[in-house]
Amino acid sequence: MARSKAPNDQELLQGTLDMLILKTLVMGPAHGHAIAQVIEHTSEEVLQIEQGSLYPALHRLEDRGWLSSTWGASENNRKAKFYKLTAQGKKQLALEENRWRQMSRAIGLVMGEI
Amino acid sequence: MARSKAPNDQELLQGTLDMLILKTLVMGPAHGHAIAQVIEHTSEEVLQIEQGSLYPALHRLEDRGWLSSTWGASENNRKAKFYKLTAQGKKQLALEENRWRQMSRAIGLVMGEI
DNA sequence: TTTTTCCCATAGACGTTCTATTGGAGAGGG
DNA sequence: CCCTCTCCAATAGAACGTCTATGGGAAAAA
Repeated sequence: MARSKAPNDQELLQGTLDMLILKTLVMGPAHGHAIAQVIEHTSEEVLQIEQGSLYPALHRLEDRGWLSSTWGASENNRKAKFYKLTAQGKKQLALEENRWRQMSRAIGLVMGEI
Repeated sequence: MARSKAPNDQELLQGTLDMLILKTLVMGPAHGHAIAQVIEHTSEEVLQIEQGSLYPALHRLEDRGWLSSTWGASENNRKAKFYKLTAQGKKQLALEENRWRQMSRAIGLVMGEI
């Protein structure tokens, strides 16, 4: 009998959120809520970024030096923390893009999507 | 200062191993060691399947009813457990293929690989 | 004033992968 | 025959990222 749960359809591919956030910030600084909306929108609502994933990821990226942050006001005049890509963050994004390309191609080979 | 570790370059994209195993078994039954080798080879050695990931995954898939197993002898006359895709496993593979396609396309959209 | 929307944040659970280790048994060299 | 190498399976424990659930403040809208 089939026990336990099959993987959730809505879940992100673990390890890709950091890359998506970094990529979004190439366009310029943004606050967390806006970053999530941009990702959701440009992925045609396929990717859903939960707040419980978003904020830990932002803090993690800042801890690692890929992002810097400053408090400011959002477009709606709300208090918001704006994140900006650092020089190290740009390097990291390049690394993660390469890794993504390599990995998705490798998986494509196995899956016969040549 | 950058603390903690950046993601390991060699790590699999979490959640894709099950799909890769199921896909490999479409060609016919195989034992664990051979499954890993097929995946590594067809991915041009990009994907590396650690034993500590492989066997838990196989047991997980069998628990869920996607695989069935029988003991036999390998090509090298070693004792080996052969895994076979079940009917449910084929359905699950189709689901995971769809999910992979949807997710990788969505990520591609965000990453500007249109 | 009350309610809604925006924005940030954390705790705890969960699942998958990793590193490290154990172990058995056939193959092959000496 | 003995020793080593390779093949094949398995598990424990740690690490990590994501999820669900929850709380809260403050501006806007009703």
